[in-house]
Amino acid sequence: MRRRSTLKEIASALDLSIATVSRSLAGYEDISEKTRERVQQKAREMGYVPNVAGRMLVSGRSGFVGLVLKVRGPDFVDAYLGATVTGLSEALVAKGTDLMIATAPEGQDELEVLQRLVQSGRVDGIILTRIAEDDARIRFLQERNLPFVALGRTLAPLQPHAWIDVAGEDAFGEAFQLLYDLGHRHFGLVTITDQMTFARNREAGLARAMAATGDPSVRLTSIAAPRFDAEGHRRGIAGLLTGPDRPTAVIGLFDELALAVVQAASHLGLSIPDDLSLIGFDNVPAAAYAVPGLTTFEPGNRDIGRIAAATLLDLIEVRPKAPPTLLRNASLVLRGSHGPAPQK
Amino acid sequence: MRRRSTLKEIASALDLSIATVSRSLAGYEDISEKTRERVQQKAREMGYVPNVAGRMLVSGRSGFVGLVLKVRGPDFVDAYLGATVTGLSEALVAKGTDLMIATAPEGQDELEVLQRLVQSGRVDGIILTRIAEDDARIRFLQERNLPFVALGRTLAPLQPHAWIDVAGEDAFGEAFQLLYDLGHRHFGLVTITDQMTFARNREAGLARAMAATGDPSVRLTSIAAPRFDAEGHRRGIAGLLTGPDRPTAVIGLFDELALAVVQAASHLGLSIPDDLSLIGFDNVPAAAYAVPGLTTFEPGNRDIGRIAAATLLDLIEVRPKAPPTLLRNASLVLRGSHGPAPQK
DNA sequence: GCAAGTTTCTAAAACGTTTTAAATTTTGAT
DNA sequence: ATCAAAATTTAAAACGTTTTAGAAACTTGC
Repeated sequence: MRRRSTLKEIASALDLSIATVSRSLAGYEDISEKTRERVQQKAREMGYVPNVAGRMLVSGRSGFVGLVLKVRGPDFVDAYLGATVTGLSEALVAKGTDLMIATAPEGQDELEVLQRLVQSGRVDGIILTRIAEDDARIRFLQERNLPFVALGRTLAPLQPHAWIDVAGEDAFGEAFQLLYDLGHRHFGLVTITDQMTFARNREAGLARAMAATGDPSVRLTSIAAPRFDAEGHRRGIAGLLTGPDRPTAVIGLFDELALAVVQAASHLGLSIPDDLSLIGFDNVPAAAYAVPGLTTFEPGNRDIGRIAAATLLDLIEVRPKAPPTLLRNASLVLRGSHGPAPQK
Repeated sequence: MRRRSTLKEIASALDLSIATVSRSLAGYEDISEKTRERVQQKAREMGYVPNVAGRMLVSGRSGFVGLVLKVRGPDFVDAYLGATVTGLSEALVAKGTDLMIATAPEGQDELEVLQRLVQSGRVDGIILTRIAEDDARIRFLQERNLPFVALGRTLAPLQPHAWIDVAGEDAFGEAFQLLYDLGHRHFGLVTITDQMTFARNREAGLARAMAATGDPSVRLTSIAAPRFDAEGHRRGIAGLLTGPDRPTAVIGLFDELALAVVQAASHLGLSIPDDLSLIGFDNVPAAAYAVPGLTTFEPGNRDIGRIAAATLLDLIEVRPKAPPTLLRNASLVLRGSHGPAPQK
């Protein structure tokens, strides 16, 4: 095995001091052109790669940005995160920083993994996803004063911090309006019981849009189960779709739930969109595969990832007093799962 | 911000030497019970967390196992990798090692990212996925003598190394037999042109099983396109399924391709399984959602991840001369997408 | 030929840890 | 008490880097 070479080795090979070698490679001005060339040439030749540990020790910087992901079975990275991570990675690597994803297995608390990651000093900043209504991770990071960007908003009053989010409230308002204009009056919502901000925001947007019509014939039936309780959702959806007084239009909090509705409808012999209109959120790949294609919202997570990366690097560099925030709009992707309300 | 405490601070707080503190925390035998207690108590109190950089510098170990993932859009981690990463993460974290996932964005060469990761000394070992027929990454790691486990086999003759794989050849043989016994004689295969070992293995298994029947009426029509050329596959599948002489049973190299067949069949008005039987591989979540459910193989990737983690940790610890290898069987998951061959 | 200024280089300290070899303290036997 | 042995503690070096404060080597201008 070719051992890794060090500054010291380069120095003694060229009969220079370690300091000179270090500064040559760092491109300092007070090194003569000639020496700099010589050093860089030799470094290449010897395959020199700086030792991160040594560098970290003195600079206190790791050159990493961290992301903690909860892993659970095959869904460990869903489409939402996939696109986000892609964007993050692109933007970070372009700037010479690496994205490091630490994983929290099912049993393990995500906060605990985050704490380990941060306290061991392995990362210079953090990207936070899947923000809860009141998020302990944010409190922790603020206490440690480590730069971070939250992808999502909290509802609890916290110190201001950097965040980027998608305006789910507007999207759900738009979804409602689309369906209302198609004649639907009885709506179904499939949502989750978890204390996630995005759920509350989307629900609120839907409620607001409903109220704004002032139309007393508009009704909403919601069913909810915990995020990963697929069986609970299945039962809830089955209940929602059976009986004479069922909604003619259902909105899924996100595509996965909407796709569960597709499946339930198929079991029950309900045709989409003839008997039932359906709209989701996330625009996951499976939404395009579904038959008919699922009408949904594209949140632009890849862009969000890119923006978050740039924001975080800024934060690490300069630490401004007023942390940047950004609210973006999701765009409606029209496919075949929505249509006019069926005649009575 | 609460600054991080160091061994030195604990030492001076207790009026002990740094060495004693270090050894107390490491649980050495030659430290008196009393002192050890005192130190551990104080360390807890001061919220001491060892600095990785310092530790790395002297031990040469990072406490990380690395995985390089190519990211591309929302599919950055597909179901195959999702389950694998879950298993890896579970087993590693249980042993106090962290999994670090470095990302290679679309433009960037995966090998390059791997080299950076390894050469900077940030990882003690590597998990390699998506093995190519002749894999440059393996050559690189062997040259550097860094422990690694390949999830998949190469076809090129390389130095022996640790690997774990699923017997795709057997699975595809089994799929063929199942369909053959249902009366199918004209088979379709949707595969990829990429030089990936798993593709060649599965194809070979299918070919072998076909030949083993000795039945001259058995035929195979293959179509292939590059792995991520969805449009190419779409066209290929459309061609495969139109015309009077189309196969009655199609096997997808993996579920994603099989699901593309589902979609194409629906467009063409072919009923699955009445007109067309279909079998995939991977058992992705969408395979269960599909209507009808997709008959496929469960490769047990989560277990593979767990085993790979344990194997790699062993390798890092002891470096045996004969690297372990393991070939596992995938299990057939029967759903509704296969059935008897249609009558002529 | 020399002081002053400029350019180029370097010694040494620092970052936080582990470990080795040796020093110190305690214990037990006489 | 004393000494040897055992138990406990520690000084110092090492890991590889960056940076600070100077030192050394050149240029100028006279």
